[in-house]
Amino acid sequence: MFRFTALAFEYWTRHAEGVSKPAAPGIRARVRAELTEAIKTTARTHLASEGAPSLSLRAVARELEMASSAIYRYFPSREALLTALIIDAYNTVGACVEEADAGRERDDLEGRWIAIGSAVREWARANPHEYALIYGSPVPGYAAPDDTIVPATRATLVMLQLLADAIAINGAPDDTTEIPEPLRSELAAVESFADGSVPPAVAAIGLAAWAEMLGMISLELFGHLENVVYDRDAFYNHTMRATGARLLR
Amino acid sequence: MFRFTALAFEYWTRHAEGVSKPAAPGIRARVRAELTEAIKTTARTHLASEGAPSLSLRAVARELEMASSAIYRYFPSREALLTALIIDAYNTVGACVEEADAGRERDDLEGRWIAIGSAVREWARANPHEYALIYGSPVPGYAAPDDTIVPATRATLVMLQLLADAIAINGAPDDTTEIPEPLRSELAAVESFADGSVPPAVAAIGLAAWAEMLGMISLELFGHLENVVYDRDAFYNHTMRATGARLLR
DNA sequence: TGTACATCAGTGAACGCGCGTTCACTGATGTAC
DNA sequence: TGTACATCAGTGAACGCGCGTTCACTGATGTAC
Repeated sequence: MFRFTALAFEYWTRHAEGVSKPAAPGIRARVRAELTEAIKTTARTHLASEGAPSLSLRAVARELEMASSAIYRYFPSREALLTALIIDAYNTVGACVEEADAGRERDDLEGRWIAIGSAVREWARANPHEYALIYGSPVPGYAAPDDTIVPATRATLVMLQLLADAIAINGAPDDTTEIPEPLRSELAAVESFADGSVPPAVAAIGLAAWAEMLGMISLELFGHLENVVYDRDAFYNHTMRATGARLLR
Repeated sequence: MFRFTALAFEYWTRHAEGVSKPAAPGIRARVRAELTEAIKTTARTHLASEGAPSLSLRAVARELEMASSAIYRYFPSREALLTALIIDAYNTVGACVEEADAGRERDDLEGRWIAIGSAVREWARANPHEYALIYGSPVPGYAAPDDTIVPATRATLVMLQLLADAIAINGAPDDTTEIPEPLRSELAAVESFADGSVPPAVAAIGLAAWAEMLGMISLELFGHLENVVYDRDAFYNHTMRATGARLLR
């Protein structure tokens, strides 16, 4: 609301005060970009209090003190807004993970793994509804378009690179567990995304570790550790350490 | 719809045909029980096509060809119906797991583990929205009441017993990994639910394995294996086997 | 056994609400000549 | 530099919808005497 009125104010005054010439080619474009951002921010707040399925364009418009129809100048439909939020969420968690990973020495493999895991969990705890949006049950009636594919892989790629680095340092594992054929070549294809070598056996346990991590976060966030584990930090960190040791040898 | 009319028909005819006396003390009660069940069944169908957040009492009533207000004779609110569905879901998956586990020899530890895992996944794939209802993101605005706690533990208890049996057969693991204190005693408390011994270190990896299992199922069901793993059976079974071996020694 | 009364299941209308989306419009901003 | 025109952001009314829940009611079923 404030954001919108502030923007409008700036917009009007800049033009009322006689800055009538070029006015920086694109003040309109800039205001547009900022208002688009404001809509997403407001939507994110509503997401946080109501959850995705009950996110409403009208509510967002109301909070921004604009007509509900005005939203349509920025997003062609509710679904498009949701898609934008999903892409943002993937990008945010992806950026967190990249940053956490970058903060450790390249050869501190376990440190990187723990950093990655903590980054995901911290972000998830701070933004539970955004986490639910991307890793929880899909919003009914919503089908994610292709634009979400690339952002979705961002965090995963960091981990894949970690696996490749681990192999570069420690060598490939010798216990090449038996992996049935179709799966074997699928996982071999994954390798091309990393800078290095990630044999199928490692990709398999890597993906399983990723599942374990998201599984623990989901258990925690969705209330399944209630009355079971109270010291969630300890449980998560303990498991991540154990898995990391196994994963990176 | 058919169910409701069939029940009403039976009800009316039984009384119109002169079975006017005691009429089996409780035909009314029985019809009530069956209609309650019919409402839940219909609601479950809607769940399967729309998802929990958009489950509507009116739609259920419509399908059953009764006034929407009539539902309130059976469930005091939408939330109560949702709770009933959640409890049923926990019980169904719990029963599946119990049955799968019971189908193996007691000392076939890995066989039991695989059976349990397959049971959960099969059920989840057959009833994705019910799975999402209990293991996915919580329905916004819905707070699960205490009645759901016991059914929720049913499946988990089977696994806990498996861990206890594994220790009875193979002995406790010697690598008692370091577990920080508050967590250690919390996990020790879990032991009392099993018939046997489950030291904290084992409880911890058991819970992590459970998280991994649900994590993999969620990844699959919620679309995160799209374009990554096509042979999901193989991936799931491979991982479950590896985890089982580690878990049960 | 018959009767009066309480209970119960189900109805249908209504309340009050919020939603996504469309549409014709206004007035200000940008642009081509 | 000034002017005519196209573009764009935003408005407000409206459409058509579905929802959860309440309420006074009817008529059938069960029960106590």
